[in-house]
Amino acid sequence: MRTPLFDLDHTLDSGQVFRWRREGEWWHGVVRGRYMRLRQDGDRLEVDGASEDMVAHYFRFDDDLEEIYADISKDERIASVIDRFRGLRLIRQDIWECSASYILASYSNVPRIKKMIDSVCRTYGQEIEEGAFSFPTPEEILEGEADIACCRLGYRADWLRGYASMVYSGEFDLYELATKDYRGAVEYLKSVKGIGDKVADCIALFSLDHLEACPVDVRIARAMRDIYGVTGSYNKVASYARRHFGRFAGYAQEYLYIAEDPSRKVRSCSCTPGTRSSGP
DNA sequence: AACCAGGTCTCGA
DNA sequence: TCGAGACCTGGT
Repeated sequence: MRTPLFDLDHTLDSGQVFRWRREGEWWHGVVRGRYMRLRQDGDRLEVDGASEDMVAHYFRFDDDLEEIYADISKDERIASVIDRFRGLRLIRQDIWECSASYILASYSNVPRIKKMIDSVCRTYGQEIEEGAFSFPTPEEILEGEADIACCRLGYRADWLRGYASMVYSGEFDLYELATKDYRGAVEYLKSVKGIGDKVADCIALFSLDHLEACPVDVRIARAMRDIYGVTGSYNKVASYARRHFGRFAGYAQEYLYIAEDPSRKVRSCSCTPGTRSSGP
């Protein structure tokens, strides 16, 4: 299919989704229980295992990226980051998978998050293709309670089971969640053990279409301090970012996040002599 | 080998 | 309402 402005590598490598892996030029993943493969060549996207409509919805091709860039380019710094990662799009994730995944993501790092989620899928999900598992439903997680230890989730295991139980019983209603506005959704989400300000913002942004949500993790906090001189409590920094970047603040956040990736970070003048602190 | 990570919880002021 | 500590585990 032909795509609007889009960069598949930047999008799948930006740390918003955890279940894609690259093999050669193909990306492999499971979305809403379907195994799919993707390959990009210029503005052509080769899709295997899903309809074009589904792909367009998933990658938010309905977002006008140029309009969003124009809107969030409030200063030179963000403009240059956008320029570096042009085509990166937010992804429209499934609400249950996204929320459960970000509960596991707390106080960890992307490689480990991927492993935890992979092992949860292997332990509780269905094998839909050889080696490819679906993300388990709340019921599937509750059924195999005894196996949780082998997923190495640490203290997040109780949060995940508790959340699965709330969703399964109907105490927490994902359909009701989807009808709420940004503030209401965040407030509702925070009633779940394991979901605080940051995870609630991730869920709002990545699965509830609240593009003004601006999750502030360590990287974003660092960027906001270094670039804008903003520090302090979560809500102080996040609300500053929402005011500064406007209604698409979540997009600005994702570009700053990928730019702060330590493995991509351009090293500034480490070759300058005389600054090493070699021992006596 | 320390330090750190897509933070949250609890508790005390 | 806010700040301080504790916290499973594994990556770097």
